[in-house]
Amino acid sequence: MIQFALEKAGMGVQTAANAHEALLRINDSRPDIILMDWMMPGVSGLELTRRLRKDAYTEDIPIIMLTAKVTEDDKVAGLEAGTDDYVIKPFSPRELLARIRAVTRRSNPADERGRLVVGKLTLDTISRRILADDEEIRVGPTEYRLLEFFMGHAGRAYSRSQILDHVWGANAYLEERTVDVHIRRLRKALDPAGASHYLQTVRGHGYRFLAESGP
Amino acid sequence: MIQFALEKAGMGVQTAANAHEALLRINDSRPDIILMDWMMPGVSGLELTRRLRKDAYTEDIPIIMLTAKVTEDDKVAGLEAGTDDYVIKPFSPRELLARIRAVTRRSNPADERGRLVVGKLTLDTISRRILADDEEIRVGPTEYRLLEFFMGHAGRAYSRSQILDHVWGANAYLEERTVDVHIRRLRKALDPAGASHYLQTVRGHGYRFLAESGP
DNA sequence: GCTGCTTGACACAAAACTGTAACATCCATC
DNA sequence: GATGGATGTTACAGTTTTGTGTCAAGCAGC
Repeated sequence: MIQFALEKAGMGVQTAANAHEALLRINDSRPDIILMDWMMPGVSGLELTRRLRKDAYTEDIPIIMLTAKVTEDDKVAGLEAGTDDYVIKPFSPRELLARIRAVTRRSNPADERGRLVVGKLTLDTISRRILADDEEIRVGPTEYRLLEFFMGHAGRAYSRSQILDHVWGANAYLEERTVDVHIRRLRKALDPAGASHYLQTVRGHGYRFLAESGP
Repeated sequence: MIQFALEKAGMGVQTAANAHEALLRINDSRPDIILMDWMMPGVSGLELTRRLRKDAYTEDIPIIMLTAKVTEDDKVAGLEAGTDDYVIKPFSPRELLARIRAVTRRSNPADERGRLVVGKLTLDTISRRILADDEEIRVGPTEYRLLEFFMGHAGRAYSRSQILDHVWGANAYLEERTVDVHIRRLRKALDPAGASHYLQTVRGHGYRFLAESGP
């Protein structure tokens, strides 16, 4: 039910039945936010939170705990472990959405302005256009999403499978090499503006969008 | 003090001492934005927000809440009720202006004569006429509303379903492709005046109304 | 009821996009 | 500098998306 509500609100959702499965998914495709039930079979929500906070790769991901009831002690324990917010069951999808927005706004003010700027490149999410030095660059829908993803996560390297998950969605079954082709198309589109060097190859791993300029 | 700062920035300001008075003024002259104190005598800011959101006439007016302090719970409650942003006291006029601009950026209001101008196109909302270089362009009612919407939100890209919501109303159940047909009709009407290029296709997403940045 | 206009839907055409495979090139390692 | 794996590049066929002409139904005014 939650998944349905969130997807209707335009979010991509992945689910896991337990902490172990969750860790796999989280490491595979770093999500923007994690909703976690306090009560899980095996490793508890509290314990999973602690582990996520220890790892540099996941420590910044906001966590919202879903719980049937929360005592004052639980709350303190959760906050200490690194939970960002609680939602107490039963809750409306509306409430959950509000909390998610509140938490993600706090942690990611990047898209507040509707613009992503890296070097000479500007991606205007409002008009859905890409500008390089005020020149519009035209790309296909997939290349647009790819660039949006990279500019929103500049500096970080991603494997092809992570890129597939983030840009195509978790349930797309494609050849990994397809990523290469779209990277190539994006580079080609950015090249006339002298901006193709932002897309770097990380050999043996995948790709990265570089924040600094310089050819 | 706020009034003074806003008027100096070229905005027209009306004030109200309480929620009741505010409702009267808002219904009298639909403002472009509402600044509201959380703490008001009688009806609270939260409650007033909810009422404004219920009424179709006022539901689209952006609301910024001025507040002495805001807890996470307040924030969630406000977001749920339909607040667009918060400004926490004390704040500088500069900050307030920035927030106002951020929130109102999404629509281009008609000028005092009720006219919307984008490029060579002028839409006169009072006489309900469309002019291109002083030549009148005749279109059907739906195409008029479509153009009014686009000119009021120039530069932004909209999906077909968003366009349906805004131009036909939220409870119209139509084929998404119907938007295409009306876009086509509007383009056809604008073409003799050499203005059809303002209506741009955003592949994989929808449409956008945009004047070229060129000379 | 007739008339002219508008509207939404549909079908087909045209254009754009997508994923894959095949071949070329690069690179680290021996 | 040879080799095998990884990445870059290109072509292409299938698919998706959008453009456009047409039509039946609805509606207002007569």
